[in-house]
Amino acid sequence: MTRASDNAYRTIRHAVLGGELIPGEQVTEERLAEITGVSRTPVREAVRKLERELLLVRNQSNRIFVAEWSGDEIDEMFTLRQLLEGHAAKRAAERLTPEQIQQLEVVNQELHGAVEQSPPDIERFLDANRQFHELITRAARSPRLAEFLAMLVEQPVVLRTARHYSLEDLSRSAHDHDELIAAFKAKDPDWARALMGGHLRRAYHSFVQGMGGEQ
Amino acid sequence: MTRASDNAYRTIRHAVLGGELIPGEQVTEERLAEITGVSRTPVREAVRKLERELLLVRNQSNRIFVAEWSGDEIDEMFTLRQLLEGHAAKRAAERLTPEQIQQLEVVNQELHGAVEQSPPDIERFLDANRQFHELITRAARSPRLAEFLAMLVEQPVVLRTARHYSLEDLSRSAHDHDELIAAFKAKDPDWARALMGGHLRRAYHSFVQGMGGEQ
DNA sequence: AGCGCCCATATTGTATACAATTTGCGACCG
DNA sequence: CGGTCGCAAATTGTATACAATATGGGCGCT
Repeated sequence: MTRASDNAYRTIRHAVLGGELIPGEQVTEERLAEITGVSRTPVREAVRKLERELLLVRNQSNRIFVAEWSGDEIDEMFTLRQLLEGHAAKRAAERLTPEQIQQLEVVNQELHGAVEQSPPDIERFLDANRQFHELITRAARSPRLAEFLAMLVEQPVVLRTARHYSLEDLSRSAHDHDELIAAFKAKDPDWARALMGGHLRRAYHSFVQGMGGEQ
Repeated sequence: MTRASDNAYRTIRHAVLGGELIPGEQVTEERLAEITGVSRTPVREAVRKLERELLLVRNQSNRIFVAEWSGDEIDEMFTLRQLLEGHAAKRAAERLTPEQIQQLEVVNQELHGAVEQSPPDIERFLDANRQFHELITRAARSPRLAEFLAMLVEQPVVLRTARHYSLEDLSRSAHDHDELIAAFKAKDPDWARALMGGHLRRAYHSFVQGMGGEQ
């Protein structure tokens, strides 16, 4: 994707994730063109991409709206992610090189650092966490799987609520990652998959709890 | 999607599946515009959609080509489909209404009919088969899952080679469907998932065999 | 007052012209 | 003869004007 449409994509995405565009709100191509500073043509490309990622949706007559997420949809998203990322962990366990495992350790050091400082640095945590999962996805060497996961992770609900994670949630996450690395070193695909499944499933429950009445 | 870009999408898709556009060949937007009889603007939308379905791909400088499928990619596709459609079957087993089960039986009658006539009617078989799997996907009530599966099934390789299925392959498929219906009637999610997994895995092997040296 | 029809307006879809980028060829130099 | 530099052609990207379509509200009819 090229400069204008790529910028538009990033700007709109940022606006949705940052809450400047609120769920349920209608957004016209023209308004998005104003926000992004490019013409409607690249905006349309960006919108199509964001539709694919389910940040934007269309009504029956093709008008564009910021997506709203129901509890069921969040559940569905976590379930699919568990299924697919568990599969990714399994494949990664069969394919990770020693260098890649070392990269995981480095990233996980960073994640531990973010959790253990006081107060914990959520942004730093999220960044390290993302890198960790991306490394695993890449190591799985399955482009379509990677694409599907890209559509599932870093969705707005996840990002908006990560800030509610408790210190214990963060510590558990860091510990899960330690265990995952152990499974990778042991080259045990089933162990890796089981750990990843549990890791994501717990994340889901922390998430639901953290949300409380919000949204 | 609206008329022009939708027509373009269907026309290009048809050309790729029908072999008029051959794998590896470069296609320019302009040429596609000629073929489809619309301007480049809707062609671009259609191309983006076909990229998403992996029928078209771009090189590093955004030129468009008809996708080629390697053995590894076909394997990957079947594996993901097994994972996701197994999950769909499990969910369907928990949710199918008696009416929906009856619909499955009707469609499967049709499929049996296509297999047992002489010679077997492949088109009729494929159509009934598609309907059968779609009913299950719909019954799973998971829109994202349905979307992912839509990206995986009916890919060109599958369509092009279904014609090579042997009579035995077809009979096995029909029989698998019978068993799936039994699992649904028993409301046994694990059974349904296991059957669907085996069904698709065997389809993969029939497929690899049927291909032989082709492609 | 309620209902439905119709038109003004808002919004998305398409065509076309032009801009930016990439490619491939050919001339020029070592 | 080989390479590399640059320019023309091919291709994709963007802006803009116009076309098609959907929506909502007002007006008249009953």
